[in-house]
Formats: sequence, structure tokens, C-alpha cells
Amino acid sequence: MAHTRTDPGTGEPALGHIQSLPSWLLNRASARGRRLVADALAQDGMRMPHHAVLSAVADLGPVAQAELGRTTGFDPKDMVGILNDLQAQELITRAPDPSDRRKNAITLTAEGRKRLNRLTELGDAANEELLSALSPAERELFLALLARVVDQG
Amino acid sequence: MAHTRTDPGTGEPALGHIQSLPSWLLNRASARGRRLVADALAQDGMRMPHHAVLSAVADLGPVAQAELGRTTGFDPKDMVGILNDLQAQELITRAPDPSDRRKNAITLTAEGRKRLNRLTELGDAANEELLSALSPAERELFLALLARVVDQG
DNA sequence: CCCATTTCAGGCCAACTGATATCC
DNA sequence: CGGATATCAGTTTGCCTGAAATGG
Repeated sequence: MAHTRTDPGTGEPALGHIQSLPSWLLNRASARGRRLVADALAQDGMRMPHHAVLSAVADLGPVAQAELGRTTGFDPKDMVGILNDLQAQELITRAPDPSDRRKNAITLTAEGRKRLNRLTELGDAANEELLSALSPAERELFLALLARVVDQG
Repeated sequence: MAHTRTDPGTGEPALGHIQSLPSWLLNRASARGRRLVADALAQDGMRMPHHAVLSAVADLGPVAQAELGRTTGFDPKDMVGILNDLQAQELITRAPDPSDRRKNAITLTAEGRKRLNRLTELGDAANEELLSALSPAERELFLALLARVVDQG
């Protein structure tokens, strides 16, 4: 593994072994992203899971909770609470699926779609800032490499 | 922000908007890295913070807890528990600093250094696997871009 | 008096495991 | 019956705030 301590010639911080590991850097970058996104969504009184689920419902149309859990990666148990919150604000509806009465069909309301549009703008702006150190070409390259690291799980 | 839905012409998964955001991908990659590292260190009965702190003590020599917290990014409160664990296994010693009796001088024991070497091997191997989808040149590029995203916080 | 250090107690979540009731 | 779904209850982890005691 590359020991990318900064050049001892410069007055640079000279990170320890651990702080130069990919896993460490990814954790740091991820934490910064979470903070930026959380702060942005908080302007609209929302938290990330609400945004993610709202977006997934918009993408998938009427959909069961378990399916939402699979596509977003959230635990089905946590999904219950997230949907409770969204339903309380009338952003989604929960109706029993007539073809399979175990399932709840989740649907976006008109109000939910408007809210989703606002949240998407806020989230996109936060992501813009997250990568603000990189040029457009670098961002594309970075995302492509990142996607490969993620996928090959 | 780039809406990198996969080409609808291909049979690709076609991620939703959120799943293609940098913050989302970073979180996924970070989670994979944490899992790989945690599993690797567990082979030696350790968890990531123990490894990080042990490594920082090795880098900094006798050092105060607060200083360890600053360089590793762990909260000083959590540092208490981590050091308790390491001390219980006699991997570090905690002695009052004679020049400033508020401070605990943390020192690595010989056993601590041996343990650190094993943990470093395990952690490096996990990071190797984390980036196994990338060529050496791509890894270097990826890390350079990642470092810039992290630093400009 | 103010500041730094260490410690304890406890809350919060882009987490998890277990148990239950319903339905296919 | 085995398997999936939705719900409730509780535990874990990493990170945070608040507050105390000690000492510079």
C-alpha cells in the first residue's frame, strides 16, 4: 500500500500511515459530504433519509416498502419510521396493495413532488460544494473511479 | 450537478438521481472500506479506533491524550475509553507528564509495537482489496483527487 | 480568573439483531 | 408449512454536547 506521506522537503503536515490510507480518506470525505448535505436539507426541515426515500418513490412509482428498502439500502425497520414522518406531512400515501395484502403501496402526493424538487436543489448544491476543489473534468473522472470502487463490492 | 443515469439504451441498473450523487457514492465506498477494515482487524481482536490510536502513538512518541484526539480526529471523550482498552492489554502506558501534570503522557509498549505491526498488515491488506478494481496508476490518481476533496474542508 | 486537560453521563443516526402478526 | 412483509422493541457504533474536577 502506498505510503503517501507528504514530501519531507516541504513544511507539509506529514500525515501518519493511517491517515493516508484510502479507507481513512474515504471516511473523511464521506463525513464532509454527510455534513454538507445534512445542513442543506435542514434548511427545508428535512433529513437525508427522507429525501432519499422521497426520491426513490418518485423514481419507482407506487412501490412496496420492502422494495424501497432494497433500492435505497435502508433497513426495512428504519423505513417504517421514515415513511411515518413523510406520511404525517402528507408527502406520500400508504395504501394496502389489493393484489398482495401484505404490501403497502407507497405513492408520492403532489405536495410530495414539490417538496422533492426543493430538496433536490438543496442536495445538488451541497454536492456542488463538496467537489468544489475539482474541475469539471476531474469530477467526472473522480466519480467514474469512485463508482468502480463501490460497484465491485 | 451531473445526472449520470446510465444510458437507457443499455440494460444497466439506471440509478436514481440520489444514488448517482457524489455524497451518496462516497458514503457507499466509505461503508465498504469500514467493513473491510473492521473485518480484517477483528481477526486480531481489535477495532479500527484502537489501530488508529496505536498508530498515532507510534508516530508521535510520548504524547498527551488531547493531542492524540486532535491528530486522529477522535473526540477526547472517546479517547478515554480507547486508551482504557489499550492499557488493559498493556499495549500503551499512561503516565502523568511531570512538566504539565494535567496531561497524561501516552507511550507505546514493546508489546504494543508488535501488535501495531500486525494490525498495519491487516489494515493494508483490507485497503488493497478496497481498491482492487483500480490499476496502480488509477489508485494514485484516485487518492490524489480524494485528498483534495478532503483537505479543502 | 480564564484556559487546557481528562473524565463521566448521556443523546443522536445515511446502523444493526430479534420477535411478532399478517398474508402469499 | 416456508417465505415475504410490515411493525415494535432494544442494542451498537461514531460522533456530538454538557458538566465536572484538576492543574497551568
